[in-house]
Amino acid sequence: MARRSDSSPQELQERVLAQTCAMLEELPVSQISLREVARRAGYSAGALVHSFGSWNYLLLRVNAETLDELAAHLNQTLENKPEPARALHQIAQAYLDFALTHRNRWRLIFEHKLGPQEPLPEWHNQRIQNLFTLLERLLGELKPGATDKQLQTATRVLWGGVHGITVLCVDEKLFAEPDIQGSDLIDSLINNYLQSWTASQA
Amino acid sequence: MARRSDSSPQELQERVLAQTCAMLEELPVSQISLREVARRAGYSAGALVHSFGSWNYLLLRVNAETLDELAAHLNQTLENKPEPARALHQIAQAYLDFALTHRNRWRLIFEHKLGPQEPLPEWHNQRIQNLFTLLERLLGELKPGATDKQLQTATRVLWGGVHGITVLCVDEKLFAEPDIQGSDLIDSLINNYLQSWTASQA
DNA sequence: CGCAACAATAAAACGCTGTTTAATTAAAGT
DNA sequence: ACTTTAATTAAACAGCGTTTTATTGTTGCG
Repeated sequence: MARRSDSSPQELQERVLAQTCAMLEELPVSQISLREVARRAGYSAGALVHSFGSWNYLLLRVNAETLDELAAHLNQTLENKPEPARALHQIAQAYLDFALTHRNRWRLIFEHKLGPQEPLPEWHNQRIQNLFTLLERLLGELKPGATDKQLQTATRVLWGGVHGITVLCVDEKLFAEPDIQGSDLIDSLINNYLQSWTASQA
Repeated sequence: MARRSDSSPQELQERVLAQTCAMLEELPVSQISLREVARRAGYSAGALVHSFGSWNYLLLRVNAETLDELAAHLNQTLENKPEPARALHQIAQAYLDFALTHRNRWRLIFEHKLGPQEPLPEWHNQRIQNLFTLLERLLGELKPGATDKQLQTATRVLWGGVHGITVLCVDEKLFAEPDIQGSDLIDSLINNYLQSWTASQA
């Protein structure tokens, strides 16, 4: 068969990506296969490979969409221009919130690894860089005298810390009594870390 | 064929687990298959399934071994009885060190998920609990007046934070200039967090 | 308009996977 | 010694991602 009259190539991509995302709202990626996505989207398996390059690259496109949604979700918290410390809290909480709402898609961002022959496209790393830059700017406002190295360090400590706590929440590995919630942990991290960091010399 | 004269059932398990761990020192799980492990260990694929239950459970046993090694590695840092704050630093650095030395096995601990029909054995969660308890004890010594809830919170903030930074290091997602190392981030996290936490009231 | 070139898609083949089943045989129990 | 049990293999199975082959709709050109 050849090009179908009811679908253009980019319609295929849109439908397939939407179908994959929809399935990821209910199932982890380990329980989803290219063939199953193809069946539900109404295409053959080979068509998806032809269009995306491979199942791996298809998943990478899903990750790109998720990262864009995540960035939008985080930026939304900055709309009413909160002061820097408050902004950091809100961004972190939004990060946790997004991860808990879209667990499987969020996990996919970090679990997904390309083969050695498949280079990571530049636009992917760029998306992650952008998140860092946002945080670095906020921390800079919070402590104008800080050196570049101090800013980079603090940014990565906070981002790493928030990320780690979020991982534990998503995987339900907190092993704490139920009145201890991820949001409390994030608040504690940011409050205490910033308290000491902004006070230290320089 | 029946039981082989050159191998008892537990010899099979030992050889297979050792072979799997050995391969994980060089390759990520995604590039290792039950059949390949079986080939290299000199058994049939079915024999491994019969002995371990499934490929998933085999990997779970690998994780158990890794967790034991990790616990031993961490406890080793406490042998000369350092003061609590120093102990926390050393444990965290040992955690990072272990993860970087055995990347694929360490990743497997957190990436591995059992199917819905395969319950997590109790001994597995117990192993993780033990790590928490260790940290909680140290924090308790550091701030004797702290409530249980405060201790649980701080423990999980620190563990989550160290874990998150370690993840970024292992996956090379730090996006920082090369003179910023994971160990520096961990020091910064613990120093600043503890500084403020121990000083806060109660 | 007709026809060649192209590109999108399907269908089938391939080699791999983890698991299941059947058959075989060594060890253990009596 | 004979039965039973259990470990192991080999083969069969269904599913996977990918590759190849074949078909056919679309596009562009004379």
